[in-house]
Amino acid sequence: MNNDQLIRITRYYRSLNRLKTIGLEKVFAHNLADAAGVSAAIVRKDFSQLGIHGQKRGGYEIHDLLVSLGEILGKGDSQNCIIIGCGRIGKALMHYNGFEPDGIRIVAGFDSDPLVYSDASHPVPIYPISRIDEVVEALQVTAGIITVPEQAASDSYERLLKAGVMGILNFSPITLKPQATEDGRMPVVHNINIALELEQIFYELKFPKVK
Amino acid sequence: MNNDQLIRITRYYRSLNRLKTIGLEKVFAHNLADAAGVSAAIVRKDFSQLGIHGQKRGGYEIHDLLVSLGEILGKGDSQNCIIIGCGRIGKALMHYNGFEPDGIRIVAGFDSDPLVYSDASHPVPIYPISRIDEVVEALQVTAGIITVPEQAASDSYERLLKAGVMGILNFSPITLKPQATEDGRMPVVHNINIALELEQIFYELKFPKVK
DNA sequence: GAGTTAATGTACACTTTTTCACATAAATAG
DNA sequence: CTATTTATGTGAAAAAGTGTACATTAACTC
Repeated sequence: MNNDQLIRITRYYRSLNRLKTIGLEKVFAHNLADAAGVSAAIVRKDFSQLGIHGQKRGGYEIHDLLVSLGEILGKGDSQNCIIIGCGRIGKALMHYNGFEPDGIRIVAGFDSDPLVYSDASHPVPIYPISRIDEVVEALQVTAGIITVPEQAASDSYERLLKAGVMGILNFSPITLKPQATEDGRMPVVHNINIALELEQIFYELKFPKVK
Repeated sequence: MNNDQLIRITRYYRSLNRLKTIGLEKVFAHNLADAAGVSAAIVRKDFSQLGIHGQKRGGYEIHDLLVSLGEILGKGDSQNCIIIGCGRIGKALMHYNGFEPDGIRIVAGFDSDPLVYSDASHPVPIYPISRIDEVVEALQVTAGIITVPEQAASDSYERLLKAGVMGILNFSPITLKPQATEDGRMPVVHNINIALELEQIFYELKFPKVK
């Protein structure tokens, strides 16, 4: 499966959940395409490639789709996540309640500052970064979110990999690159650079696409 | 200029700034490719298309590149930004100091809660959402960051457009779609969905690319 | 139950993006 | 000064992705 397709599938999944809560039971490729911001042809092609079949003229059963896509996306597996760097952004993410519907759980935070990790007034326990290995093992952590300052990003990244956390969501302005670990595993890294996003927006405003 | 290329250019710009602070003066397409995570051929092709020329065997002058790319990216223009929704994430972004090096300024926040907007202990003033039009005009705001709960996202979006803010960075889980305004202008919308990013990471971990 | 309509499924054409390959120019070495 | 090395610049090929068109099937209509 390619990357763009994966993005689309997570979008479909999300949109389908919305449609379901509204009370719909069936959906047409065209509707889903609108909701996910793609063309209807691509929706059909995606499903076709994934072995998902609808009913001619009847569209697709939302429930079936959610099950199929859910399996593909690995719903039901443990999706435990830790936060490295409990500054403002890290704490904000800890309190964020948009993860649960997707089965993602923030199970712990880490910080280098004793004042932070000895403070118990957080939704999840915060540990000193030195304890990362044991916590990762004990809580079956599979992904980590990096919300540390720029200069600490590489170190956090290495510690995560060393602790066996192969999924990384990086909010620091450094672009972290996936590199195979000693045991040959390849981490999955997504970099979100907020300043960069804004820059792109300003550019696109300045030079609108004429299309 | 296409979208992927724009992303690459902002990456080049950022990487070049780093290389410059290290003390380098020249850079080869190959180095920059590594730093930006693309292939060397694509770096050369990008520059070629942008009319940027290096020296055969000598690579590219970092300073010249930064000037050229800076012009393309519109550095030097006012890049004033407001934050809609001053919850934890909104406040965290207000305190974020990674915008300044890029010339981006957060100039105001907006919230619907009187307890929030009457509190003066923030780095920038916070106004009730009803005052958005006047503030946008007075402060020459060109972009807005949406950090409100899901149910308020569409409303925030519409208010921004109505106030004339055509650049939108949306952190709410709703995917906002650009739609031409009454006066025919097309907004630029970037959606960042954190849960979705994590989901993709979990998927990629589960089914590693074999390549 | 024949005709019409509505939606899927997919082959094919088209477009965009990336890589390859190599000509070109500059610097260095002998 | 000639040969060699190194990196740019770019046309052509390859690959990837998208859209179009239409055959196919199912439901509805009369």
